[in-house]
Amino acid sequence: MTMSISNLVTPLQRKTMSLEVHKQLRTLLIGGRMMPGEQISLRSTAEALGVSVMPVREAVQRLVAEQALELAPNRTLRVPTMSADQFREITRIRINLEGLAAATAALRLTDEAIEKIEDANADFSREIAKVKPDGPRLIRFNMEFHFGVYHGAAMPMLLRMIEDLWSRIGPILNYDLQRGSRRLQEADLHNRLGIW
Amino acid sequence: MTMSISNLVTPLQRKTMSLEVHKQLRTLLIGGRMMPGEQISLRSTAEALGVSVMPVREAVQRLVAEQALELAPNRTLRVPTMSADQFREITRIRINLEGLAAATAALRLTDEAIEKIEDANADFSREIAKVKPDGPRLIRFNMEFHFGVYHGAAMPMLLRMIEDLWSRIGPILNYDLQRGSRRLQEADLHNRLGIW
DNA sequence: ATTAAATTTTTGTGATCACACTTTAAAGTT
DNA sequence: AACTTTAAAGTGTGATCACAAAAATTTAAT
Repeated sequence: MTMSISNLVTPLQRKTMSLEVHKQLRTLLIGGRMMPGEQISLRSTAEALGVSVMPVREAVQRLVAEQALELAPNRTLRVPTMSADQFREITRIRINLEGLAAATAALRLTDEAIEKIEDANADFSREIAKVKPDGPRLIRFNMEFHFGVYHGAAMPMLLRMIEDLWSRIGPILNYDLQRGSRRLQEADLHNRLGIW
Repeated sequence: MTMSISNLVTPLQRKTMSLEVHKQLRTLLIGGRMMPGEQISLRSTAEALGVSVMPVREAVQRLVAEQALELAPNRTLRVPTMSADQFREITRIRINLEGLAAATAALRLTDEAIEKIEDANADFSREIAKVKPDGPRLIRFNMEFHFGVYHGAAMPMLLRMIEDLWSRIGPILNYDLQRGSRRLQEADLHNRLGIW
């Protein structure tokens, strides 16, 4: 195995306000804190974040590229809505990509990583057993579980693509949950991971 | 089948300079007209396109989100280079996604679409049979062939993801080709499509 | 002729202004 | 009271300026 300096250091990350804004908005979306169809205003969010509109513009532009936000022809910026067909298409893509990630992770997961995943699953099960489970917490534990697995695949580009997909279905899942869906509750599928 | 107004009209597209700039840069990248590692300057490209830096900034921001361009910590903007590992990872992802697209297309392709694909393949074969095949033309015909298939899957989001992947390997393939690679020439695999 | 220091140029980033367009609120009209 | 018209406020988009940091160039020194 070749050992060079590039194996010993981790490259620095660029640090700008745009990136910070992007991260915050993305967290809101992927955590389902924004409703599908909800409108966003550049100036409002800029003011809320205490910056000028410029960083927000760039962050939004990225989110639009990731299809986590939508820029309508009337120049209104909003969280995308999704038809049933579109949701099905995303689901098919997710099955493929997340399947690939899981299969790869199965070959590469370390013991520590497995432990973290089991912890997340335990948190999840405990929360879901409550008489009145907390929606946001459920979503978070579910995320930790899934991405614990996907992270173990050691395929950073794939991970990024899966994250993008989740930021697009995040608002939908949240909307669902607020309407009283039991989608997540039926998922004790998590426990069946690794029984083979 | 439900028939509503939404089946009869196609939604308008927003038309801005940013989008136009993005399209042009993307075409350059996906067509392999920019070298990996090549540096881009906002002001230069803005001047070359006859616009201010603003539209270029937004377009670039989108391309960075698509990972078709890269913004280094030293604030330099360049076409990403790629390690062998990264190329392998992209290839695995491509096999999954393009496989999904092809499989779906196989169920949905119309006769006209099939004809177009065969035409592209014929063009490709003809070009490759020449003593001195034209690189850019080969790349174009290869693209028409592949995306003819993927388009037939009628999965617009998947198509978009595959396009993004291609815009990322475009520069690599071009670099390869200019160094005299015969990668594309060994691919008469195209003819084996649909023999089952 | 080489290296070091100083200067100029060029870079992306953030802020601000102007503009066309849309949406909302108000005023006017029948 | 219901509708139309007008005015106001808010929207994303594009251009321009200011700034710090990096890169390239020039100058100075050994």
